[in-house]
Parts: sequence; structure tokens; C-alpha cells
Amino acid sequence: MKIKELATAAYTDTETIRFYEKKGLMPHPPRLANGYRDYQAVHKERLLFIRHCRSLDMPLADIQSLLDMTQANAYTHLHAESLVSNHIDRVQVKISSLQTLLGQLQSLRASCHNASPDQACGVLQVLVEAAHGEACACHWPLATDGPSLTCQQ
Amino acid sequence: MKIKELATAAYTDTETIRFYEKKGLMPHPPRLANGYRDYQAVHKERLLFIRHCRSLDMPLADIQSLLDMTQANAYTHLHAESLVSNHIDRVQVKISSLQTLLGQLQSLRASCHNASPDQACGVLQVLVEAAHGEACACHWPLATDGPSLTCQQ
DNA sequence: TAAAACCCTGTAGTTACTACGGAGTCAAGC
DNA sequence: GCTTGACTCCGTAGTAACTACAGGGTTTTA
Repeated sequence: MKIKELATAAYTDTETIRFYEKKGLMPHPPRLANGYRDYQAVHKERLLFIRHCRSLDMPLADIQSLLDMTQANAYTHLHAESLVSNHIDRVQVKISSLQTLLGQLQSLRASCHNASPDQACGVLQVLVEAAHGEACACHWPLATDGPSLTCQQ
Repeated sequence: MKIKELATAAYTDTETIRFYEKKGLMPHPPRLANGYRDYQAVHKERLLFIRHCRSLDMPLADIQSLLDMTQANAYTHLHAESLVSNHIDRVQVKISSLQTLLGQLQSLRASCHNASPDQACGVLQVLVEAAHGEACACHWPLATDGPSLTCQQ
């Protein structure tokens, strides 16, 4: 099976497969006489596994760990479960962070709707004024994975 | 005001300021005789504005548009509001996408908890089996901004 | 005078790909 | 035999928004 066939079978792209190979998630397959990659069924299973995990938004590093566990046949309850649990924690934090953000954005937009017709749009004024507020916690360093979201407008 | 002082005043980092300068969000400031950047109050206001918008998770391109509007004094209700509205839409899509994902991850973890003590952890088995399911919509190409999240386990 | 703290530029790293450029290979149609 | 198109190869650069150096110069403090 050549790379395009594998890509089609796993609903992904040839470039992505080569990328996974470079990253070590997919093994180096044997080559045909012309240098083309030659895949077997085992490669398809592995790629489907990877893509399924990615559809669950798992980072490649976690997927690599899971693959290592299946390969070694020495995985533990605790390790696999903690990977998933940590992932759940990250997703939950992200959701609540975004919900706070959503509230702030909606009140920002409301400041535009509430402006009387002869006024300039309130969005910019609110933003400029908020930026002046020294006490606004927005101005603390942002978290690495999203906004700090502690500003109460 | 040298760069460190500005950074402290805007609760950010010197590298970030130079980064914004390179990107065109911050203007090139005048330089001291020794080549050091020399900032005024106007730079602080601009930087605080940028950081406030970033705390609302706005992309730099949107912030650039807002800055252009304030500079030109020619911004419109509609443009500013549509920037914010589009941002709200993106955040809402992201939230519901993550909520679906959360449910899937929780059921995955449950498959581990439900396994009897003498069984191997169910997480890996579920993942392997799910990857085999040809009909699983997980295997369709992922959306650009997150998981496809259409897999019903 | 020496060390610490600051400043400069430029480059490389992060995530998970995606998109290209330039070249070689293969099968089908004329 | 030739051309066209689809496929393959490899390597590099781009995405967002920074962060972290490397390697040098300057200023301030002890």
C-alpha cells in the first residue's frame, strides 16, 4: 500500500503521515525499489489509532505514550487513566475560562448596542477606558494556554 | 522610559514589546544616544490597550484593526462590532466543541473505572477498538480549529 | 574594579500540521 | 515514442503569539 492509499484509508493526508513519521509516531516503513513507502495493515491500524486520539484532541506526546504502552504490553491502569484525566482537567479549565471570556465579550458588545444613535460606537471607548484601569487584572501576564480572564468589567 | 519600565507598567515582558514592534502593533520608538528604546506615555497607553484586548483573547490582527480605527478616528459602529461579534461566535463554537469532547473523554475514562480489577485498563482497549470502527466519524478530517467531535462512542 | 542588571539584534523553539518548490516515477492515451 | 497527469520523494517555510536563548554592548551598584 502506497502512502496515498494509506492516507485515504485513514481519512487523512499524505503530508500528515510523513509528518508523523518524522515525529516518530509512525515507524519508517519498508521501501519499494523506486523508493516509495510500502505500508502494511499494521500501519493502517496505528494511523487510525493516532487519528482517533487526535479527534479526542489529545496531544501527540500523550498519543506517543499510549502507543508505547500498547507496544510494550506493559501499560498500567494508572498511567493511561492519568493521561486521560489530565486531559479532562485541561479541557474543563479551558471551558470555564472561555465561558468567563464569553461573558466579558458579550458585555463589551452590549456597550455598543446601548450607545445612542448619535454616539460613536462604545466598543472602542470601553476598550480604551478599560486599558486605563490600572487595577484591572486583565493586565497581569496571560496564562500560557489562553486569557487570564480575571477582569471584571 | 526604557523598555523594562514600560514592560512593568503594562504587566508584560520586554520580549513581547519588541515582538509587537516587529509585528507593527507598537511603533518604532525614538532611541537614546546609546541605542536604547525611549518610550513615552502614549506608548504605555497603546501597549495597555493591546494587552487588554489580548486578555479578551482577541487575535493580534483584530487588535491591529481596532488600533487603526482609533488612529484614523474613522471607525464605524459596524466594523468594531462585527470584530467583537465574530470573536464571540468563535468562542461559542469552541465552547460547545469542547463540551462534546469532554463528554467523550469522560466516557472513555469511565471505561477504565468500570473494568474489573483483574482486567487490564479499558482505556487503551476502547481506543484501539474505536480506531477499528470504520464508521466512526472521528476518522474524518479534523477541523482546523479543534477536534471534529462527531464520534459517538 | 568587578559583578549584576539591563539593553541590543537575531535566531530557534513551541503545536500540529499545511503548503510549497523542485525533482523523480509511473500509467494511460495518442 | 511522447505527452500529460497523477503520484512520489525530500526539504523548507509558514501558521499564532509569543518564549528562550546566544552573543554582544552598556549602565548601575557594591
